[in-house]
Amino acid sequence: MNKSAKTAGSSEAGQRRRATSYDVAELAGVSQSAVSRVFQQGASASKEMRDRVMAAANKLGYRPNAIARGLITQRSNMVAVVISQQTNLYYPEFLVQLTQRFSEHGIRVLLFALEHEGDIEQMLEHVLQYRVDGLVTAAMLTPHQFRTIENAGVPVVLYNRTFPDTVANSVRCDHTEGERWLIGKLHEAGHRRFAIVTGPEDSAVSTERTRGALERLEELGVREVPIVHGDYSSASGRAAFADIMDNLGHAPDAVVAANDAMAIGCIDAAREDYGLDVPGGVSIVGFDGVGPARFAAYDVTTVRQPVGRMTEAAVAMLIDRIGNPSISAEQRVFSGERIRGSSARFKEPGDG
Amino acid sequence: MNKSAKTAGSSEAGQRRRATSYDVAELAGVSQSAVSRVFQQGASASKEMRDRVMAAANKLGYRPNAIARGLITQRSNMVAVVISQQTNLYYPEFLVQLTQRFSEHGIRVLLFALEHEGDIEQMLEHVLQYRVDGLVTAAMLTPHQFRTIENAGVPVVLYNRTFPDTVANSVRCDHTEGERWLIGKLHEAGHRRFAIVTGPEDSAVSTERTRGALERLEELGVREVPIVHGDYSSASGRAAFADIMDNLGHAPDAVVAANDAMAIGCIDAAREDYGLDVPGGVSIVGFDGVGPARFAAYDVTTVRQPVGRMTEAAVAMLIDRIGNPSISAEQRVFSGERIRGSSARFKEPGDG
DNA sequence: AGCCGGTTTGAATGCGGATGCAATATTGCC
DNA sequence: GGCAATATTGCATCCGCATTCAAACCGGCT
Repeated sequence: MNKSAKTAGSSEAGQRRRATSYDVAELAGVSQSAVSRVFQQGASASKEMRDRVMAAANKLGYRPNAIARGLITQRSNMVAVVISQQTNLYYPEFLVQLTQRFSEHGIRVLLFALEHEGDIEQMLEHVLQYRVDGLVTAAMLTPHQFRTIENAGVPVVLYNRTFPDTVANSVRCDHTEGERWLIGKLHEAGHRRFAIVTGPEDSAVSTERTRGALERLEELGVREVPIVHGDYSSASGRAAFADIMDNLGHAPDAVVAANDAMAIGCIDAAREDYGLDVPGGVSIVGFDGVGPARFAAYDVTTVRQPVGRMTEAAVAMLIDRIGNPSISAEQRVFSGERIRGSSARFKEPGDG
Repeated sequence: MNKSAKTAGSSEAGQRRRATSYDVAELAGVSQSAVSRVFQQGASASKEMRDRVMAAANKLGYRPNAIARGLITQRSNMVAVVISQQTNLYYPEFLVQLTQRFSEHGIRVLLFALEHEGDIEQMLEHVLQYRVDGLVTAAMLTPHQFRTIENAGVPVVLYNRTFPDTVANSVRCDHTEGERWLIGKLHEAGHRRFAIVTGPEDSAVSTERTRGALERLEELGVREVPIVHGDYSSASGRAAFADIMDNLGHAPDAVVAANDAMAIGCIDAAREDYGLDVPGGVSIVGFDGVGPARFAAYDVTTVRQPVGRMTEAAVAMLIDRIGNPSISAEQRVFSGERIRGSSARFKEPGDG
């Protein structure tokens, strides 16, 4: 009643102090606690109270202050997501999916992006100051850093990272298995002279893939495999292929790149710079199954990470741990999807 | 000295309540205010005080609580960044750069990722509840939503988006100009029969590009240009090219795709599905200058958005507005970098 | 010794909302 | 109608830190 006198509140004044629950309470003629309860899940409030409060709240443009709420409830409803530059460049779906999935649970993502995987130290301090409820990291942290975070009461989920001697929650793709399959198939199809293009040295993922490949090669009796370093970019893959040619003096039977981007670079180099047919003259395989790997001009033979299932698992796992911090750790390992492209000669379409 | 004996405080107890400034004060034998001052920038504290407090803080593993600090200072030191799925898929550098640049100013990014550009409404509520200091959006909002946010005292910077009749801060690439250049060059080189592949209908960027292309074609007297809809993916580009062939019954002289991914799809279609040479049989141009556009197999003729300068501008602009909310709006428009790839026949290397 | 300007320090208060507890209102039931 | 059981509501307090104001302190100088 008498609404015209009070309307001034909401829309017009841009600069005025934001309305608080006290303002709403006063306008609605109730207590601040009542306002608080109306804006909560399982709180008791009569329909009439609810209506009066909501009316006042709308009139004032009131919104509960998540910061204040976080202070009193000890739950910020934010999780930190730590990625390196690489992560978002090569798996852009990762961040978006993670954010959307957390969002469905009412959880926001506070993003931390590292130039290199090693830069975590300063970042860590900020992560902890924000009292996030949890942390997902797709960048490497030291066991010491990991313990620092968990000791601060923040559950951590490692994404495609693991520790040798520390119990931690993790979600990862089985890179070793994937590389072993690729090598096995190449060998089976008659390839004998291999070359490997690795990723950045500080990349845990690259290390794991390269190790997997080398182990399998060793088992198959293939020795003296030249290893060239790249940085995950296609340009570095192209340069790496040139290095290999220089090293060997001739084309290898197969090049195993630590990711698809470099595999694409290798294919470009083979065709453009050395006039080699792919896979006729040389077979080239990658890893990841990213979008560009499926462009018709490349159609890279690779192993695809099931990013969708992995982000889903990471989110579920972190939410579980937030709800019950004392449950024991779990590791979830996903096999990659084997993609027989046309950048490598394989024996036949039958399974192996 | 005696390091083993004292380590107990911080590292071991995982579950204990986090240390507060009062805990530190008590241990150091000083007041809480003193602790607060030691952890601030321009606060006065003697060296001795500083040392005592820091010693106690380290012993307890104390870290100032950013949430509580935000409540009292009315500054959360967080900005919201709103993106659509597309944004991160096609410009993964955008988010990383933005985050890193804000980080240099002590500002964290709270990420909101939309499935589609239209889904802002619910999100908005959350953005405002978190009392972010500012907002950068690479997704479209309605003028009404924009005003809601600014009325709540949150400065907004639009990224590659604009409003017809609302004064707003924005950073964008001049898509119109870029498309006009591409069309002009194609026409100059003798292309007459054009086809256009647009992006998703809810993409403001795609609309602007298509409009720019059509305007220039109109000026050049080219009419009846078939327009096919894509969704920014390379697969949709490939399908779109087939549609064009069906429509026309023959190959156009040039296909103008609203982004590089679709241009790549078109190139695949032309070569693989129709045996056409690119650019011999058909010229294909894109937009964005993304990484894959430079793969040797495509080498797309395109206009590159200067993402680095644009994110820098967006960050600087938002920080200015946060520091001084009353300064008037500014629009920064960047020209794209013109990239003469080899996917289109252009007249000659000279400038135009 | 006494006084002054300047620097440190501490006590008290508030930011905005959640919650335990007690007071009150409502309902059900005999 | 009266009383117990239940649902609502308000009061007071607390979350952790920044900040104002006044008190304490310090060195220099007359």
